[in-house]
Amino acid sequence: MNDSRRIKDLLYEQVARIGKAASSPKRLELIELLCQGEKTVDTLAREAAISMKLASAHLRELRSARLVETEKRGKYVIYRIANRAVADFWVGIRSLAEDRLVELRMVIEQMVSHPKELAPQDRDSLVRMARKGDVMVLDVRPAEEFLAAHLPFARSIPIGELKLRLSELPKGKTVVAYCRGPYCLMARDAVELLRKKGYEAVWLPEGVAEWGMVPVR
Amino acid sequence: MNDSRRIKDLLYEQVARIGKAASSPKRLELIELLCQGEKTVDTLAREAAISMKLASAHLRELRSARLVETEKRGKYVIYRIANRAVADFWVGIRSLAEDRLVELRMVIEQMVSHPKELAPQDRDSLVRMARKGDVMVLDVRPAEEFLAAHLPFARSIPIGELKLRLSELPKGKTVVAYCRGPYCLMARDAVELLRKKGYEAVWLPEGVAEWGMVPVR
DNA sequence: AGATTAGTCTAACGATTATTAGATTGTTAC
DNA sequence: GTAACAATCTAATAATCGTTAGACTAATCT
Repeated sequence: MNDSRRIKDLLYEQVARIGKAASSPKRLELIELLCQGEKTVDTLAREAAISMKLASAHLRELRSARLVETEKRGKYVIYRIANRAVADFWVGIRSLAEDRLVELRMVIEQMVSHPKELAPQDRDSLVRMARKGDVMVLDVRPAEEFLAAHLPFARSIPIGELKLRLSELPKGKTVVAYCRGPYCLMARDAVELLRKKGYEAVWLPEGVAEWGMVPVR
Repeated sequence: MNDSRRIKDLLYEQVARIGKAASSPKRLELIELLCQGEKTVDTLAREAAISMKLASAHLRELRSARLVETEKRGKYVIYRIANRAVADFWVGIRSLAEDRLVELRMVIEQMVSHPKELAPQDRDSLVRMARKGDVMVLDVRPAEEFLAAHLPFARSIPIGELKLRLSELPKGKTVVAYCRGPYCLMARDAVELLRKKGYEAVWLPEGVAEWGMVPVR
């Protein structure tokens, strides 16, 4: 084995550390959750539906690949994404997966039962309409995530409070609901509820990560 | 376990297939090689310095993640990258790794012994100078890779033939040598040789993948 | 036809990884 | 002080992965 070969092997080995971090479904889910804002271990565990021990182990892996950072605050340990590049990577690997894997596209189709309930994907015109008040952009994520970052002109009503706060919504306008991104089903469920109650609602299957508005630092 | 959870798990599981494919150093090296153009299994094995059996096993993994495609031509099986998005993913994960991992930056620094031997990274002005003939862009990869795709105005002299074909190079002009990308050391070695022989040569640590010129189909 | 070459499949080994349980360390609340 | 909580560490298990060897297929060469 010559010298160049040894150096090369070292290089690819380092890049593979990132790939390895991204090779577990739960770790990817944790990255997406952290794209919404910093969170404690047990918040992450609850939202990813795993035990705290397992969450802690996965977060340890993500930290050793330097994709997330931690800070101790009182008795809590707060995890956050290292920087914007990590969020872009998540959006990128997901889009490659959707491009290459038919199986994934099939699961997504199964998810979106009625294509008419989807918001048009043109960001500029959505922002223009929201500014003028022609539509209402509704953020149904937990309040802390809304505070960390949200889409322009969005209003916050967490999905759990939606049923009780229907009066805050305009009957005439279209409500554009969004949450953590295309793999998060809160907004989809919100749209279903709103339509049942007679509102005109569509699902925007994007979030702050897709819009490049991830909160960091 | 509820229904949404099951769907979510399926989604992240699919994306993780891409991450898993990218979690092995040798697989990443194979992807980079395939970014230079289609290749047979034993060419890939030779260039990645592994056995054909191992190459075949890794390629099988890459194919099951739908990142590469195959075609049988006579007694050879030809592998190629599925599309441009795969090359972009490789460039992307590498750049994230360089951003996040100090260890990787340290290996790279060790590689570039003399920073003066590096070409300036402004693509537009490099192309302009090459068009006017102020510099000579030299592709030192194997001839087939040059044929599959190359940087604008580049000339091909494979690294192995360089010593015998020095007369084809201009003494007065700067030679800008490139190869497969920053982790390929052929161009670096070429620059070292040329400088010893009295030529003015610099290393462009980029290739067709970085320039978005990957050959596909 | 027989020999050669390219490549895959299967099985098997050891080395990693995922996950869980149990013990442990800090921190806060009382 | 003690109790409760957040989180990690260690150890142990089962599951998966990387790698190699051996048998096998399919195409080419003579």
